[in-house]
Amino acid sequence: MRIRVAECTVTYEGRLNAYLPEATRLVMVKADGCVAVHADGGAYKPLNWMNAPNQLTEDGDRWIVANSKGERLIIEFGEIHFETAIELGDDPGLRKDAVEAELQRLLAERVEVLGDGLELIRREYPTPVGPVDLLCRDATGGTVAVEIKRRGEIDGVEQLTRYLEFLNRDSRLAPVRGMFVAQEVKPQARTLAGDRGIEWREVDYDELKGLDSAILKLF
Amino acid sequence: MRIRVAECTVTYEGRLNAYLPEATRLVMVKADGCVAVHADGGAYKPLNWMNAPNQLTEDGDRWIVANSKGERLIIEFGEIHFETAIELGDDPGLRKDAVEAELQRLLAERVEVLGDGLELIRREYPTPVGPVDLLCRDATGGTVAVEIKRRGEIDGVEQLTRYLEFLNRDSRLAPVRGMFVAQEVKPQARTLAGDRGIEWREVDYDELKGLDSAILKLF
DNA sequence: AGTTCCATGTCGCGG
DNA sequence: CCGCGACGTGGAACT
Repeated sequence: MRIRVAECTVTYEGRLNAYLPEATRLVMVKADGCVAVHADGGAYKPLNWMNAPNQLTEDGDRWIVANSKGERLIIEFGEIHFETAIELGDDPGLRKDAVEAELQRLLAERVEVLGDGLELIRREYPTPVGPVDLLCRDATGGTVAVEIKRRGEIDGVEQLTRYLEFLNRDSRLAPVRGMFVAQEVKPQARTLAGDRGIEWREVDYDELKGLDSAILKLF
Repeated sequence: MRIRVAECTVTYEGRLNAYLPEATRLVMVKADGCVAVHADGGAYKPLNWMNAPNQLTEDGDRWIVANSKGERLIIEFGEIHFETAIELGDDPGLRKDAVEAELQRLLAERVEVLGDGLELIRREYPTPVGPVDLLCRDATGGTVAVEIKRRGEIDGVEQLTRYLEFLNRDSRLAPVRGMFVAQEVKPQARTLAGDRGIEWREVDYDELKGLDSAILKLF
């Protein structure tokens, strides 16, 4: 990564035309070639930028960043206050535990919304191919494996199928039926689940959250 | 603006939960308090961030950035490779040219539509508080500062007023009168302009464009 | 590659 | 403060 703090004007010609009058700004060039011009405020979004892939041409105190779509970013530098270049290396990347984990928590506390008389055995019940989100017992004493997704797609059904295969080898649990739960279950996933004898169900996140906070207020 | 390049892990708890394993990253703190954690790739978007307004608490090698909505960003630093802080000052801001710049270009080529005998001195005439869209000379030798907006609102009049204040200190130009030009000048802006002795005028973009292409066809 | 949908979207306007 | 729409939306997943 290369960083330069300098007086500059910037012209962008592309999807629109834009111009930045002379001022002190930070120009960041990342290893992938993308260029961003930052002011000292205004959230994380740069004033102007050019995403990778692009071609950066340095012509004295003028940089021209162009891409194949004909967009151009032209930076004209005045006084340079500071400059450095540092190798950061690869980033392991962001791990998001978004709504899915929260959904799981909410449902674990209220498994009865998934079916009358359902009781939680445990969350993240381990199998050789990964943990099942929720393992429950139903009113008839049968076992229910619940897979929870934010958006229910085909691979989620496949995942649950693999869990069921292993869980059903355990004589203390078998027969285990599956339940596929998501905010939205896509048509293909519905079909596949039906075909595999797996029940699917859509849940409303906000409604569950409301239930949750209503309970919190009561006690 | 403060910049730190360092080993760090980052945790975000808010609209979702997210975690960044240890790696070398750039942490940028802008004058308005917003914090952004950048990797050396992935376009201009940071891996993690917290917008202003927020509260940054430094506790040794741990920074906690919290806002009033209960979102938290926790950065734990390891080795610090580099750090600096630089004052960038205010930014005049981006001038977008979807319509406004096109209007400016069209009017610059036909300033006489703004007044008989008007002649362009130059576009983007610089002042200490930003560039004036058009600086012109009128039939009597007086100077006219033109501010062009797509939609003429009160802040545009304020802007032009600031320009006039500085331009009138220049004895080679003074007295400079102002002209506020837009496709539509809002009532409040009309009133304020009148009060400040600033002439306002509405122009028809399509008509100007028609004039422009008509001229192009003639020659 | 084109298309559709999500996002800690961000940002600006209008009420 | 909140809803609504535009964005150089960017980015991922799917056809």
